[in-house]
Amino acid sequence: MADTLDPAQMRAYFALMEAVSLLQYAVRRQLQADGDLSYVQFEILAKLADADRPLTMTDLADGVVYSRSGLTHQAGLLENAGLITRQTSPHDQRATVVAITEAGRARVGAVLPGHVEVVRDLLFDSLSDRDVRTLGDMMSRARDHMRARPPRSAAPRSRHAPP
Amino acid sequence: MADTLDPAQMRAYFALMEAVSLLQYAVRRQLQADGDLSYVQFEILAKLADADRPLTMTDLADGVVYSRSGLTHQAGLLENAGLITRQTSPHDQRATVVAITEAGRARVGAVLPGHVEVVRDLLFDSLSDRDVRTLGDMMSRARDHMRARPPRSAAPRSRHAPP
DNA sequence: TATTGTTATACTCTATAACTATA
DNA sequence: TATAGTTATAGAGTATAACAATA
Repeated sequence: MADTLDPAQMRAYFALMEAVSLLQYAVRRQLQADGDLSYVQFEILAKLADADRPLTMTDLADGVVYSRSGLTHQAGLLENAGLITRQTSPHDQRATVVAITEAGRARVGAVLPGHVEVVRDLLFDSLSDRDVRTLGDMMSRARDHMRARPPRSAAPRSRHAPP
Repeated sequence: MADTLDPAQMRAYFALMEAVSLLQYAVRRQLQADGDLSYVQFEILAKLADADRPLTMTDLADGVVYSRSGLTHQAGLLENAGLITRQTSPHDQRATVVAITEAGRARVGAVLPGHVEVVRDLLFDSLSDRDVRTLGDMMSRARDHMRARPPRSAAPRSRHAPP
């Protein structure tokens, strides 16, 4: 178990991190400029629009990296902006049901063209169709692998649950 | 110039963003836990260690996404921690020369094994050698493309910044 | 005038922990 | 007891703009 990456791995790792950082930077600027949305807020709205039915906070948390309180905070901002609504679920009084409003859909619609344009211009412009399929395959695999493997990486101290 | 992405592109885009977000999250936690470093701080130290000679702030800014003031701030933190030194350049009185200290090298050394382990476990575990080469090629190309093509939002990130 | 870098400031994001309430 | 979610708080990161100094 060597504690280094081989040159090809180093190259791939740093290129990946740098390319995605640049992409994230551009995407964040576009979302902010065109729709006054952070990327997380866009993710929440896009998820609700895509699901096409109300989701609980827990549903939303799945697929988002952030903490629960962070999600609550962002949802609060979106609610104040009139882009989503939150209500206590009738079926489980503990749960909160989140729905996208018409204004929320409109906001997504307003932001999407510019978003797509940025992604196409910055990322896909330099990739062939074959590259795109390959990239999709690899990243889907990697994502599933990471999701299946909770990052105990950060806590080498205890394999046991926190206090 | 349709204002949508085709399904394969959508899949690749979202998988990429999600996978890298998960990776970034894990990497940040590891750097914080093992070395009390943010990712940017690690990048700065790694760059200095790799260059093996002092660099100016501008040198450091190249290849980093952040703003100048952000870089100054992070450099200040690293200097306070005794991991780098900053001095006015003898050749150009405007420039600041940044050098890594022994403590800085030690910190990188302390953090690197865990860092590499996280990246290998999370990312490369699910990729073949061939995948790694392909990924490196694609991301290097994409990175160069993005660097050559600043976002449409007219980002004055370079040194030639109009008002 | 252009470039290098810092400061001052303000704002956003995120995490931790404590808390309420339902199940 | 465990789960869903919120609140309170506190810290870190980042950007913008104004600034000083040098080229």
